[in-house]
Amino acid sequence: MDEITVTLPDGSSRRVPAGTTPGEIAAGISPRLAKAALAAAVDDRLVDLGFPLRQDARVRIVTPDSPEGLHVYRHSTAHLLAAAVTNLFPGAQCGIGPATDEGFFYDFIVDRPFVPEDLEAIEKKMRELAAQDLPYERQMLDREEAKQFFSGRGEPLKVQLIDEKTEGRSEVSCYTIKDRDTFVDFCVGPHVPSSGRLKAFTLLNASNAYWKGDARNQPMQRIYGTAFFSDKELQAHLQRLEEAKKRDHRKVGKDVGLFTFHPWAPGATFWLDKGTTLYNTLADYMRAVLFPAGYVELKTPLIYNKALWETSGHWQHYRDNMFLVSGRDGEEMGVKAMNCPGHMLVFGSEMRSYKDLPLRFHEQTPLHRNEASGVLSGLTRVRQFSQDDAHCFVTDEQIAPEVEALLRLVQRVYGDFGLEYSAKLSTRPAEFLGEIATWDRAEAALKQALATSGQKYTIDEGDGAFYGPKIDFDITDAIGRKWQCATIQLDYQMPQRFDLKYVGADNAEHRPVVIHRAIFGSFERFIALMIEHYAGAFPLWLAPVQVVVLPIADRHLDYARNVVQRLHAAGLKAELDERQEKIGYKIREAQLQKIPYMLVAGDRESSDGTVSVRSRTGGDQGSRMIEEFITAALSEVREKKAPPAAAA
RNA sequence: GCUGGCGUAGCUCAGUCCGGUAGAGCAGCUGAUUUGUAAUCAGCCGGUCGGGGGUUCGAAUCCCUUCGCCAGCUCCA
Repeated sequence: MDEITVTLPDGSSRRVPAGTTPGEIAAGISPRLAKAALAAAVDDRLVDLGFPLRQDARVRIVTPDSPEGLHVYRHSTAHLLAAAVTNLFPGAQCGIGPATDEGFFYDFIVDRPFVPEDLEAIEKKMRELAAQDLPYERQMLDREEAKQFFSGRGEPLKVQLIDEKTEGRSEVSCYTIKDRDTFVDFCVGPHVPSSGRLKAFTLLNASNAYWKGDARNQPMQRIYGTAFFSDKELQAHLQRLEEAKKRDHRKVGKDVGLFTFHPWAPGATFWLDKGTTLYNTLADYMRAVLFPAGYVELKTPLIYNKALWETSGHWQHYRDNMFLVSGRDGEEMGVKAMNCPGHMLVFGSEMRSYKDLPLRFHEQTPLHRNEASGVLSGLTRVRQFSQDDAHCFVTDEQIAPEVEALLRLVQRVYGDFGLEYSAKLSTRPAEFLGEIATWDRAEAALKQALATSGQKYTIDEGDGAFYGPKIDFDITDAIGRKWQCATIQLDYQMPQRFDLKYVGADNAEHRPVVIHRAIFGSFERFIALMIEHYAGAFPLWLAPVQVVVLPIADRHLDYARNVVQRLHAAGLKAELDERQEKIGYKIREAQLQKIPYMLVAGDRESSDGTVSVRSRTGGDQGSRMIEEFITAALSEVREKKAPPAAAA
């Protein structure tokens, strides 16, 4: 019999008969590895453990520890879901069922939407199928026969998939799970060897989706679930979801009185007093950061004549997302959805010299985007919002240093907020405007800036905007979720559309390049992130109420008022709780409002000019002189100290 | 925008399946209590059951429609 050579990841190699499978190789290495094995990578291609090796190859066994392990495992769980659904709902048609970052889903066409009881029944059936340890058998079927097979089974979507995905091939790969009803799916795999491997999974919810994600296509019912290698991991994940629910900014924002909404202004925030304070703290912080970085702040119009939007191109491409209004004499106007066109007008309003560049316009005025009703959600998707927006007008040569400065700015701001983040460079998309050479120069400049500043990043090929490449930043919050906030986008188109020029050192006219950039992204979304990151328990420098003074009895009111005055005079945001309640009650309320410091004032304190300090996180801190507390609090504000692990 | 779910007092929710004229806790108000580190006691007030239309002797409950919210789809700061 022919022998082949397989090379293992540790560099060792062994001779085995042709036709040997990765599963057998794993068993030959150790029983433990065989038990852990889920699939294999043969010359970097993922295959089943039962895949017969016909030629020399590099073989790596995929286990739960492999990067692809969880993905394969979840994909197999999705198949189990489909097997259970076809078993319980005869006539159900299957769409696609991939693994995702968080779990998996599978789309079906069924007579009626799934209800929670259905999910329970389906999950129960999945457990039965898992308990039976049914093999996942892979077969190569003749392409035409496979199409006929699926067609005969009433699975036209699978036929369509085969048509689209395997054009020109004679055989297609299918997987079978043999229960009483045999479930067959068209799928490249790989899969776990048998359903008994699937231990910890659960279905989460059902909702609607469309075939290929296109609303013009047939509606389908999607079931979401997630799976982990162990029950412990699954429980931890479910706990994270619970935790996320507890921190939901919509709930916390209501509980601590930051903002509200009204049906008559869908997607537009009513910032309450505390929310406004928090908002202003962020807005002022950003001004304080940007001013020394060479930015000037503008306030430009909210409503423009259609001519502006035609010039910028938004009228042609973005009108559906804009609020349109008519002027007194019937002229068509658009409420601004972004600041850039206005900033172009400001740039063009004067003669500009190369000596003026970089010219940096910052603006925080509100923007309106007429978002589809179905996408609105809390503060993260709204119709009215403000950005910490700015446009930097630069020369070609200034791109790299300017971007470098921006990277430092992002680093500094996120550092102040104690946020972890990652950067992503998006390059020229398939459809783009301008010259390839310009794009290449721009991308090179961005890469250079990233390298110089030591910023680690990933590359997303072809994901740039049509007008220029960009760098996006993802923040990871306290419970591991990602939020896209900051962005740095190069734009060659807008200056051209507005025919912007500056006079160069050569006394000739040149076209500036514009860098669109935001660090918070939008105040609304960033505040949502802050709320969920800190679970509403803000660090002192952000807290809308920093200190509450709690008199023990009415006779301490005068003293307490005096304390509050001194706190206010020192610039601290302080309130007085003068209700006739017991101290325990007032403390409980202050804790629930997540106020960082509670100052108790009773007989002892009023007689010796102290306050009894209680911190939200550390409890009773004993008594201190008022000035002493103020000094410590002010320095905590200055240091922007983050509280110890935010508790929900 | 599309699909599904939900909408009852300021908040959290019961009542909806099976139609008989709305209920609890918290909050608020009033009174008593003057209180030492996460809920003092008592009383009271509070709802065109999201809006509109229909079926019915009778609708929170059934039907239609509309608005909003939620989960997704698509889109995005």
